[in-house]
Amino acid sequence: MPELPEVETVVRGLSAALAGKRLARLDLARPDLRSAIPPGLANRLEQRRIERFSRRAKYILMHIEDGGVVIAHLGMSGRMIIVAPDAAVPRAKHDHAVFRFEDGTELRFNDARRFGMLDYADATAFPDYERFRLLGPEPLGNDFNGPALAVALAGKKTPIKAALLDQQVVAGLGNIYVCEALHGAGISPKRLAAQVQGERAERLVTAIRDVLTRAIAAGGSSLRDYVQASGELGYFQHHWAVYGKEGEPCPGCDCGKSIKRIVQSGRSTFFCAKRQR
DNA sequence: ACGAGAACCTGTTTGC
DNA sequence: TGCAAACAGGTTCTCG
Repeated sequence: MPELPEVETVVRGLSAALAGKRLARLDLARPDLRSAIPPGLANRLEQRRIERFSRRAKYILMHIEDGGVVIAHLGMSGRMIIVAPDAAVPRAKHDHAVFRFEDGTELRFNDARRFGMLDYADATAFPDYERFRLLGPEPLGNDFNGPALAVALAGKKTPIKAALLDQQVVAGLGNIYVCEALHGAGISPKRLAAQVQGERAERLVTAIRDVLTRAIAAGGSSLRDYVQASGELGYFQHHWAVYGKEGEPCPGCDCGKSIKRIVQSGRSTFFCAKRQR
C-alpha cells in the first residue's frame, strides 16, 4: 500500500480515533516480523497512554506518555485497522499485533507479506533511532528545495527514477509517486540523476510537493484492498497521470497512446517519452 | 564506495 | 479450467 500520502492518511486516522487513549493490552502474535517489539516489552507498554501519532518518511510513530515511541512501517502490504469496542470482528489471518485500549477499541497491525515492521524505542534511545539516522529531508518540509535536491543528486550516476526512490535523497516517495512526480516535472525517468540540477531540480521539487499534497487531500491511493484506518478508500488512484497506464494517452500532451512501461532496477516505471525529457 | 540485483513473503492477476 | 509465471505500494543485503 503505502507511500508518504497513504502513511500520512493512516496517521491522521489513528490520531482522530486513538490519540489520548490508554493501552490495556498488547498482543504480539508474530515475534519474527522484520523488526519486532521484544515480547518482554509488551507488558511495559500496557497501561500507558498514547499521547499522539506522527509520521517520519513512511514510518508511523506512536508516542507513549513516558516518552517511549512505537515505530511501525507498513512495508508493501501492511495495514492498520481500527475495530470499535462493540464491533466483535474476529481476528484475521496476518493480524500480527493487536493493541487493545481501555475502552475496548482495538488497533490491529495486519501485514500479509511481512515486509513491514514494528519496533520500540524508549525515551533515551529514540533521539538516536538508527533507522532514521540516514533519512533524507521530508519532501513537504522546508529543508527540501531545489538547491538541496541538486546537491543530493550531484555526482549520482543512477537514473533519476532510482535516485528518488533512495530514502536518503528524499524520504517518503515510492514507486507510484516517483513516476507521477517525474511526469509532472517533464523529466525522463532515465535521465542521469546528476543531470537534474538548477531549474530542473526546482521543477522536480515543485512537482513532488504538488503530487504529494494532492494525494494527501484525496486520502492517498487505494490499490487492491487498501483502506484508511477509518475504513474509507483513498481515491487518488483516479488521478494518476501515468502509473499503471501503459498504452494510454498522456494527459499532458496530444501524442496518442504514448505512455510506456519500462523496468528500472527491477521495478516498473511508467512515463511519457514525448513529454518527459 | 557505489549501484544493480536478489532476497525477504503472500496474495492476486495474467497468460499459456 | 488449471496451473505456472509474473507482478505488487518497500527495505536491506550481497556482490561486482
